[in-house]
Amino acid sequence: MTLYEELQRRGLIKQTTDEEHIKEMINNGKATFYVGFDCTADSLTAGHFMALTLMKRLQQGGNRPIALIGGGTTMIGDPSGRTDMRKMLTKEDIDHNADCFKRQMERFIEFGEGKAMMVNNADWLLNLNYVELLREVGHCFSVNNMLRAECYKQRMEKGLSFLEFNYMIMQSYDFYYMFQKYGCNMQFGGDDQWSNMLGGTELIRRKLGKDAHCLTITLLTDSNGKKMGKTAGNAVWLDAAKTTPYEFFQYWRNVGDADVIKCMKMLTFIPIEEIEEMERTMEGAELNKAKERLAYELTNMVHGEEEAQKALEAARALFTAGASSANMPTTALTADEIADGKMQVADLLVKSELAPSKSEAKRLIKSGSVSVNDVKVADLNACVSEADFASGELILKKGKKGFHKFTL
RNA sequence: GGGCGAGUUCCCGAGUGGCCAAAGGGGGCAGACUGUAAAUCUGUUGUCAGUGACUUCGGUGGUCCGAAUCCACCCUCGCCCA
Repeated sequence: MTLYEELQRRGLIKQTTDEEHIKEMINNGKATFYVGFDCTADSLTAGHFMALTLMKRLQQGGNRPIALIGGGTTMIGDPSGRTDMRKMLTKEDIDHNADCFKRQMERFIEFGEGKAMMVNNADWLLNLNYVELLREVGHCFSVNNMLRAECYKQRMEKGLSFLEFNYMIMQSYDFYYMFQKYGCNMQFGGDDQWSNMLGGTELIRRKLGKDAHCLTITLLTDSNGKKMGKTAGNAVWLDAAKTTPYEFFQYWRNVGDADVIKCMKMLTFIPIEEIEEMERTMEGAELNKAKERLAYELTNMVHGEEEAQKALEAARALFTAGASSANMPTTALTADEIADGKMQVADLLVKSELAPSKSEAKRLIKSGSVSVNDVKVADLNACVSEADFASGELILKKGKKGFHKFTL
């Protein structure tokens, strides 16, 4: 099976500029390709993860990846797929985010001499001279065409500022620049990037008379068509400080039946034959096994084997046997916090972050979903005392999935 | 630069002087049903205290016993004209 075939079987490929050519290049390890990452936050997300795995797959096939950190493009803000303008980030924030990205990427991709390289477009974009740039590349872009581009179209209703309108030009310039400087002949990215990417190939053709290519990855959506990698509007982060390994594990453990196989194919390195076998044989509740595998594999890749194992055990203990508290999130209380020998359960909920506010905590108690040491809490003002720590710890439970351990 | 219109709670979107912490929907959370899934049904969804107080409707000032609602100025955005 060739690399390209594998990508196809995994459902990763959405659009290409020239399928035959791309096949030939990547199957033979001849591609130097880049994927761009705009640093809009201080951690990569599950959404970026798929692009990283793609880079890894290609690198394993002998191709040379360039990870482009968007220190320059983030100053503009990509309007693609957005209905509102992004918040403008300061230079300091962007630099900080770029550093965070860099550190996270190094876990997945091998960088170094003869391997992958990492560059930052701030290095060339920020020094551009406006008039020079206009004269150099401006004539290669048709405003008429740009306005027709899918990524801007959706913004025509709500409005699009000139700042954002230039994003495509910046991204195109990146490709043009790296084509010349690094021999980068392909660009990969999410499908929402298609028009931006084409801008680059067009620019290269017009300016240099050469062909460059791009390929987009299918966006990872669930069976309802919603983008995956988000919970309640918040991203699933790769940074353990922002999304704990356990939460990360749980996110994948809880994907819908209809989505497990797809996620496995697109995100993991489990051999495609094995996944296809699961697809044929598993159904109904059996898929739970696949979900556990998926969650384990991904947590392993992102947080390492030890954390993956801990998350797996914690989840099993919590959901199958009684509450085994070994790997539960834990907060240590000091003796004076229960100074009068008592502390409200509602306060514990807030302290453990199981509830965002005390009002919310009380609502939860009222709805009967809170328990302490497996005893349901009925009274709004119920308190715990030292006696509840008889075994050295106290287990607070919210609903079916929220657990927190307190120690004295 | 001129004319018109808009800015509401996590999101969309009602509300045009007191009955507004603010309809409805989405999303979230919890309950039932289950398989830590989906679908469905139910409850809940500003904060802090529990028969109440406080903060919120772009911003700042003002009118009024009382303002999301009226006035002034400002900011942001959209549409039309230039």
